[in-house]
Amino acid sequence: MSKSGKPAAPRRSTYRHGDLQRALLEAGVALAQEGGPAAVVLREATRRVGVVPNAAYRHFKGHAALFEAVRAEGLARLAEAMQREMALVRGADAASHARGLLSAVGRGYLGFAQQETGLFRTAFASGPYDVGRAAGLGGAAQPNAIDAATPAVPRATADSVRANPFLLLKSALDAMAEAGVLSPAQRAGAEFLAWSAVHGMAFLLIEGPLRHAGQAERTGLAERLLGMVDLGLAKPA
Amino acid sequence: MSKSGKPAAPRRSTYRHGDLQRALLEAGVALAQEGGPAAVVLREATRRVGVVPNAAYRHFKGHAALFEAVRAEGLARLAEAMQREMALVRGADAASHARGLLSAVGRGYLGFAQQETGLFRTAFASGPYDVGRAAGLGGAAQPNAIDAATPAVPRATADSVRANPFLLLKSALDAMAEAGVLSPAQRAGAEFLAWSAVHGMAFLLIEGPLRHAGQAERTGLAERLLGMVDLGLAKPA
DNA sequence: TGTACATCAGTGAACGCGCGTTCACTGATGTAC
DNA sequence: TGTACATCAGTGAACGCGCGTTCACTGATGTAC
Repeated sequence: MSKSGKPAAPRRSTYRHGDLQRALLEAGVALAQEGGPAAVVLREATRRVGVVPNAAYRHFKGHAALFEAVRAEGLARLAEAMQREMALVRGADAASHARGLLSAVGRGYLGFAQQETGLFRTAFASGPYDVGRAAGLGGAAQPNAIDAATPAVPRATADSVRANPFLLLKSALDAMAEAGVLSPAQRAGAEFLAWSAVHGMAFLLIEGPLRHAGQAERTGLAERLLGMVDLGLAKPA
Repeated sequence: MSKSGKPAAPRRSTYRHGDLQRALLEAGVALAQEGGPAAVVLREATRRVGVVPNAAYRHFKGHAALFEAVRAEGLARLAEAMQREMALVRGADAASHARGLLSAVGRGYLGFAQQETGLFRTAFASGPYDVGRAAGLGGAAQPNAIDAATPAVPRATADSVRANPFLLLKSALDAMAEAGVLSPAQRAGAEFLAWSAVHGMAFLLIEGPLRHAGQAERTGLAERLLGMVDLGLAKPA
């Protein structure tokens, strides 16, 4: 990973950086994109930003806090990819629209996993970085982080509230239930069934036996998987 | 991670160890069971066996070789868990028996993931295995879990040929096709659909939002997932 | 408008850590005679 | 049966590595007067 012997660091003209916190986060995201969770290295992030390693401690409590921020960013971008697919859905009636939404959720998830593999893997990484796992998904509060949870890193762009992948999945299933596609019993816990199928295929595509598959095979299998979920969820109880 | 200050190492009475290779592999497996892939540390394995670190190099080319041996062992044990479930299947006719086999494959997979979490995670680990070793040390191509199924370290025990999880899955699907449950078109690539669903649920159960779920909820969702696959695979083309 | 001053973001130097890996060695073991 | 010897599994010591993290500092910036 970019073994900057010495000169790589871009020099600042000003003493103060301006927005080091954001710059470090973006460097961390870039590292995650390039090399996955293990590549999110505090020292390397500061190196890229052109700052001394301990400067990071003015903005993050430590490596874990930086890592959490990167993960949150990855999760938010995943949600955005899902929303983009959901916006494309057209349905003749409420039922088919709702079913289209669920497929769109899965399509967005799988597309992001393939186009942003490193960030995707970081978002769902486990291991030493176990603290505050799946903060936006499981509902567990994340400790740590000098700069708290929600307002930690404000978006430069307009939307201050970013979407949550799990909630998008839930909304699609709720629409299906509302349209009568799923009975209440079928609706209950369905997020875990749908999520399982899609997440597992992401794994197969990224690091499993499908990692060398061609584009046609990938999309073909993905659509079949989404079909399997669509059909299998409405299984006659 | 067992920080043996000094005295923990069990002393040998003999100069030669006897079967250091096997002992190191078993220590590696124990480490994987306790702490997942990142815990498979060459020095710690030698420490546990009571041998000096570089002694490992008589039996393994390096850390990566030891890690691969541990992964192969994990994969073999996963296959054994699947076989145990498959042996329990009884079916009125060929079709229901074949469908039972597929569910058994999934059940064995999910059971192993939950009972042998560390080993399971190690078997399917990707990327740089250790955060400490980080991204910079990459270099060599990363072997894959499934197609590296040929054991680098031969079994000392009787059964020299151990089962392969992927082949067990295929055999169940083949039985379904033979029994007419799946059309040839439905059979093609079905292993990836079934595997996706089951692997994804393993993730949810291990490190995802279901990691704190109770036993009843776990088995309930697992069975619903297997039902979804059973129904969804035979989707009318 | 100019000046004194407090703030605190970034610096410079240094740690300890455990890791994987290398080298030259040594001495228990099995084998050849 | 005893003895010489080659083998090679395990030793002992040492590396360099990059990491996260700490400490005391410094000097550009914004503010109060």
